[in-house]
Amino acid sequence: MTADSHPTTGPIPNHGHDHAHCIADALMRADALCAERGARLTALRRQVLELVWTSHKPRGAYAILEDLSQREGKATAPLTVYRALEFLVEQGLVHRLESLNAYIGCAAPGAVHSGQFLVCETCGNAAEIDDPRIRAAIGTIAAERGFQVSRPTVEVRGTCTDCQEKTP
Amino acid sequence: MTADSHPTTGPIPNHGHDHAHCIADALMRADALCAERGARLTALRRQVLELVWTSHKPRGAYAILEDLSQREGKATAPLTVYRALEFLVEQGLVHRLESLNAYIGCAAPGAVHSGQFLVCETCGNAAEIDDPRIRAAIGTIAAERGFQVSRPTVEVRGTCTDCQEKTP
DNA sequence: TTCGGCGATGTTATAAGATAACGCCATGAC
DNA sequence: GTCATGGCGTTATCTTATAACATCGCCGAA
Ligand SMILES: [Zn+2]
Ligand SMILES: [Zn+2]
Ligand SMILES: [Zn+2]
Ligand SMILES: [Zn+2]
Repeated sequence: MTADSHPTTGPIPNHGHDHAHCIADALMRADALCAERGARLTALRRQVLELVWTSHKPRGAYAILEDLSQREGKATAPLTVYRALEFLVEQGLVHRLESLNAYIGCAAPGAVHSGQFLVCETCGNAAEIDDPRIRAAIGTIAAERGFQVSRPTVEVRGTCTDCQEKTP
Repeated sequence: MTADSHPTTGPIPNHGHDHAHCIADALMRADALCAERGARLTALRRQVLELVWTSHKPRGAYAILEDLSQREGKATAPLTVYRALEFLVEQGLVHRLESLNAYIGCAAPGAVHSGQFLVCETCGNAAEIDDPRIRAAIGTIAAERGFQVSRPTVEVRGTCTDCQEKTP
């Protein structure tokens, strides 16, 4: 069993953590999941996934595009990145943050979860959470109103602990 | 209560309701609130608010822009609409739906609420809710993690009752 | 009343995010 | 090998949003 470097129950990762491990771990899990599902994690898609994992800040498609172009040494079209992102989102390896038009690596791919985020407006980091109380509350009110949920979006913007300490 | 009645208490207003009343009511409340606050609900801003209230479907800024241009009989710049929307959002008269890049009139301006929505992916209607359980759950987990909430976003996409009946 | 300040609006240009349409090519089944 | 599928490249275009700067008009102070 892999060490839980980034528990989904933890706070926003601090600057001191071993991020190379995050990346390696994410890629490894992606390989395993896609192999298991018969999904094709091509070199390009894997590359884009790695670039999404550049940090724990949500990244815009065009930021990823720039990095990709630089790595490849040639200009890449936006569509290339968008198609890769679409695949990664479908596979649950990446989430799209609606309120930021940006993408972030999933903290727990493969597991059932609904995609809830705490987004710090100061440092830009986003922590994925999967709070059963929020999930339950949404399920309850939806049921009460006869609303059939397909995709719940919870993006809580605010200030993380670190940034509160720095700017009191 | 008959099986095919259309309850006005449903999650999303049905097609038969008196929408002119919705609009008039929204404008009246906006007038009152802005007067109370000393905020300037100018003719332009009031016009944009009215256009946001065209229906209970979230509307894009450029759709509003088109309507506005048509009403004025002359082309209007996007910024004009965006500035009006910015004002209306600040005043809590309009909400922005992040997952749709669209705007919708607030159902309860003036009252404290966090902006939660049930969005039907079939008919496009959106119902504003303010479920205390969801609010509480978000508050709880934020407190547990030392995260200071400034703007919670909850947008639940799915299928409303009407659309479920039409397409079983 | 007139003046000055400030917020609202107009104008033009551009940034940022996303998709459409078409075709080539690699992969893998048969 | 042949063929079908799906991934990827290319070009163009669309939608959404903001920047920078000029002007207008309301309102209070002199
Ligand atoms: Zn990390
Ligand atoms: Zn932070
Ligand atoms: Zn109505
Ligand atoms: Zn519906």
